Amino acid sequence: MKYEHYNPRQAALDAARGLLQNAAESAMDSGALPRAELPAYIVEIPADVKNGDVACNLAMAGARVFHKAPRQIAEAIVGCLDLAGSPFARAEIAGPGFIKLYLGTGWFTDVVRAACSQPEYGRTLAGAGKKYNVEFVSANPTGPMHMGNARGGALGDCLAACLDWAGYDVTREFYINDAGNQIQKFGKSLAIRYLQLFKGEEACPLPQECYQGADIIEHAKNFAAEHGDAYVNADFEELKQAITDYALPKNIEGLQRDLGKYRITYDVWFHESTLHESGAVKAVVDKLLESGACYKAEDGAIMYKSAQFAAKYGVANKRKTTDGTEEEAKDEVLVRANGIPTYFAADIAYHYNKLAVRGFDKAIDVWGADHHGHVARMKGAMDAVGLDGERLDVVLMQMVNLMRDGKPVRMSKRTGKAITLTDLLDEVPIDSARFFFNQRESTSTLDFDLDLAVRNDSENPVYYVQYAHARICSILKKLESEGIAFRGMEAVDAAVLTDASEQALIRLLAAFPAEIAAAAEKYDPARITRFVIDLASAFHRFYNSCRILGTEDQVQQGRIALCLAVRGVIHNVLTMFKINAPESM
RNA sequence: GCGCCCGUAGCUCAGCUGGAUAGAGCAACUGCCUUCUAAGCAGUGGGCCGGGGGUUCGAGUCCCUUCGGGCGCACCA
Repeated sequence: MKYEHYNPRQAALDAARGLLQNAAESAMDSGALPRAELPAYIVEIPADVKNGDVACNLAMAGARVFHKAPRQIAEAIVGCLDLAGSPFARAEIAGPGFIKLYLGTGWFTDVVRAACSQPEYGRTLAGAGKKYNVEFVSANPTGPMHMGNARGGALGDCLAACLDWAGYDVTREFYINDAGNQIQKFGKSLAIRYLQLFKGEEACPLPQECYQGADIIEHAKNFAAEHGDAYVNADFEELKQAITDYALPKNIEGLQRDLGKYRITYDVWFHESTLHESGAVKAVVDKLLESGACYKAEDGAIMYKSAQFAAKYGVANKRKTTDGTEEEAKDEVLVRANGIPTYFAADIAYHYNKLAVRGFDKAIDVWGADHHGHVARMKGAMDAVGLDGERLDVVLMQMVNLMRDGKPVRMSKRTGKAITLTDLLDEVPIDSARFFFNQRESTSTLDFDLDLAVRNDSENPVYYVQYAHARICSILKKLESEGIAFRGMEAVDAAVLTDASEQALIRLLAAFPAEIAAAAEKYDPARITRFVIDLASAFHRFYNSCRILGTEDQVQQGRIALCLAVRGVIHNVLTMFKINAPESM
């Protein structure tokens, strides 16, 4: 297939770089330029079309090595440019010495032909052969999911989609924290709520540190309905175990169900408990003891010299105390004196499992920004166990502010009024939620406008994009009913698509594969959201200035191809992000 | 005190490894439907890019510093 995995924007940039380099070499061969090593220079697509389709700063960057004025250098290079057989039609020099290259119509024709004929236009092989694991949400199974999980879900799932489209072999994974402290706390909370049903609240008060939520009471009631008072006089640990075994799977199923509703399905649900049961946690701690990264403290706890490994990832291994003196960073506990490993120990074993046991080239974790303090030591720990910490990438995601009437809706876990993922999805359409959470880069806090998310008009960007899709479907139906057929990509010649709106549309279409590749590389699916808004906007503009019905045949064929291409790209983006692409609205 | 993120138009935000006159949406005002979806489009106004230094042909972008906001600095996860 001629256009499979075609990336026209990248192709143009690569071609330009090659041409300019050759031209500079021949300029030096001919003596037009003195012999020198080429400086670092950029080849880019200028924001403004007036500045060329591709622009290069080689002449300016080379002023020093060539000992010449930038414009003279540019003239020498342009004089040696051989554009024959390239996507470019002509070159110009502008401003202080920019070399501008203009694409020929052949390239535009290629773009339209590729985009209208390839069902998966946008897919590239940028990441071919690489196995990536994307772990996201990984909410504690002890309670409902919050807004951070909602954002993390949309972000992680769409990031995984971008990676997939960029050619990576992607595994979506959820890490279930079904062991350790919080499960103990969960069991204790449940057990006390159960006992309260028989003995009254006064007799067994729920400690402050326990989970206070209504869901815990609900589980206790259901457990009591099944088992009656059988456990009232049982050993507390036995009760805890029984009621945990009863409630935990229900909570995990609940997570799966809620995330499923949110259109997220995972390839792997990884249980933390398996790491403890298989001895993987112990093994990794032993490994660290052997290498000397860990040691036994006097009280019997196993300590890890975190700072010396984390330093490489930007954590100071000394800290100033209040009196201004420096002290060494504290070592961290991996196994408590009572023999119970900390979460950190399990987490090291877990990431060791991803990178070493399962052999992922990269483990990408999506975390809330409140966990950022954990990043450097986690990466450092990968070095400490003999892996490369650079193979673990953490996407830190800033907080979400829910906004209503322009004011933040406060969420408070303590008051039990925290807005959960399911609350959100009861209020706003899933299409909106998934779209809105991917409108901002993960590094920015996100204001989620609840009023906007439920609106059924063009101010809501999801509707704006979906409307463009529906509009195109409607146009195509109309054409069909008029007996006008598209004769296939061979009928497309971009030379007749001369309107500014057509040119702009083609440029955007050309950028799509590179945008996905960039989203994958930068772990930033939000740029695809912005891209598809721009594309929808460019289409509406085209629609308003160019008619399809009643135009000359060649132009008409080209415009139909544009419609098909835009419909395809919008469809691909929405489908990637699991948002509906309606055919009529 | 230390660390991470943010600061760009009235509001919400783009601005790619430094590039040419800093962009979009919303809000305000003015236009465009007997013709393919007006849930759309076009136009107008609106900016010491938080402040101050520095690096260079060139800084919203890089470095230093300072101010403001958010989030962390546990034998919690």
